[in-house]
Amino acid sequence: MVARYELIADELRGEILAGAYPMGAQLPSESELAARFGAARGTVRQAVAVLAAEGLVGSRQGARRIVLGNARSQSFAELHSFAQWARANGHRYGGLMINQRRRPPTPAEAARLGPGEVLDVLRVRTLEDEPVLLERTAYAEWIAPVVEELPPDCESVTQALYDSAGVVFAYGEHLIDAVPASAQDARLLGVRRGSPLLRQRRVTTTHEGRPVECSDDRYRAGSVAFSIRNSIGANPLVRHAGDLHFGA
Amino acid sequence: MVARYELIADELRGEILAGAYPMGAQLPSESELAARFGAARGTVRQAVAVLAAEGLVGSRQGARRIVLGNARSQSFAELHSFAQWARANGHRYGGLMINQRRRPPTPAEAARLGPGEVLDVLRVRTLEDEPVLLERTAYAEWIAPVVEELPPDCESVTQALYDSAGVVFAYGEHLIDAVPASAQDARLLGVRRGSPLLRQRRVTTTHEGRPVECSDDRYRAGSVAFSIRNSIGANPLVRHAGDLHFGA
DNA sequence: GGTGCTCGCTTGTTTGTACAAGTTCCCTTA
DNA sequence: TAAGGGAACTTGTACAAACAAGCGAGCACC
Repeated sequence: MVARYELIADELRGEILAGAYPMGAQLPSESELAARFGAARGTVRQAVAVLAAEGLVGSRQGARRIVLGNARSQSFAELHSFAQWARANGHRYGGLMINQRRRPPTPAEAARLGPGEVLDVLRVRTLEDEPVLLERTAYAEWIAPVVEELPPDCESVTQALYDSAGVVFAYGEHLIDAVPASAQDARLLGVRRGSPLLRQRRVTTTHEGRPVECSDDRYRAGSVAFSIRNSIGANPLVRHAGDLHFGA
Repeated sequence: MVARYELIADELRGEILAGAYPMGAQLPSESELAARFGAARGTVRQAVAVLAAEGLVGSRQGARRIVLGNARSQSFAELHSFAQWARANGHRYGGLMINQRRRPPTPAEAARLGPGEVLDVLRVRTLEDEPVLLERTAYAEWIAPVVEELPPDCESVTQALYDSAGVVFAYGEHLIDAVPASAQDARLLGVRRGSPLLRQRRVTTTHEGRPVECSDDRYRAGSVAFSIRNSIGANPLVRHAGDLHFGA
């Protein structure tokens, strides 16, 4: 069952992306939209709130909503899963497990995943047949047996975990910064040691709040960028000073 | 006039941050909260939606809301203004204008700011007396006269533009990636050439959608990290392949 | 003992109404 | 001509009511 406001949001989004409303143009008023879709104003409000959250439109009390952009932003899954992102964007992609072993957690990992042993997995991901991403992931003990059963060239771990164990990634926290390539990074990504890498450290939990994984992903410079749209009303991206947040 | 749902959100946020609800705990139901605050369920819903957007709580249909974290996230202004961010976080900070000149816009800038000349400003920002950030900002022609009047050691450009011209930054788009330091970057930030920098390219507009500036900010590695919390319901951060999005 | 089902609780969606607050534009007035 | 004052319009907030959909616990049954 798809909600009505989602359908309305989809239709409006489609029109915006198709260019029916050029950038800076005004959207019809809520009343007009309500009449057009035969829905209550509250429902239309929810629909445009979706578009505002996506950064497509802006709103101010008293004035009509304006169109801010015409590029679509991706889904949650595409931020957590390299494979789902690459597929949705029409890229050729692959992956290979390099190394996998159980070990005791670091203090930082224990704080996030719990006290048990972690499963440490090192994977290389390719985009257009070029290695672009190095994933160093620590899986919580409860999910480790499932991960160990995956084939080394598993294309989408997220998908595989859902298929075989019903695990859904629902919440995540991400820290993004830049680091120089270590010797191992350099060898596996085919860059010089010390060259810039875009690092994304993340912790992922299920919808019950149970921690699943804790990962350190490093992208080759120039291969990938993160994008965010925000407005004065709400913004989720935050700066942190130094390394004080994630521990060693 | 502060909205009721904001007050309720503030109170609940305060309790969460104070540790009244430990991580993973359940929040009271909407009905209970409605009774407690003497408000309608819809109003309470708006309040908890605020907390959910901040990543503090998660919700699933059928189950009570759970507490996901207990750290506050910052405001929009703190993402756009280095000074406001640094001040809010209790850092010692400063800034110095290195260079400022008018020039014709690049094609990418013309597409974002309009066809007029741009004011190109190069600034160095310091944190705890160390240079950590290099800002290369192109201001749109309509705001250039105001920017030119600012003192070279202006601490907060955002604040100054608001005070002297009433300009409010309301919407922004940001692209984050990693680049090697150029010769100029290296000299001004005191790092080796080619060492990793965290780059944030952004376009900012007023609440009417009028573009104000277009900037290329480079942070020294290790000095600053960006953080984001997201959930399966909504996430604003997106990956982009290569440099295809911002132009040269 | 374990499996499956039902029932109550909780969140999600939708409609309707009313008023508050801010914007835009026109029209009056000095 | 320029400043000021509305009036109409539009978004924001709040309340009330009803039903849909998902979750979890407890119960009955095998």
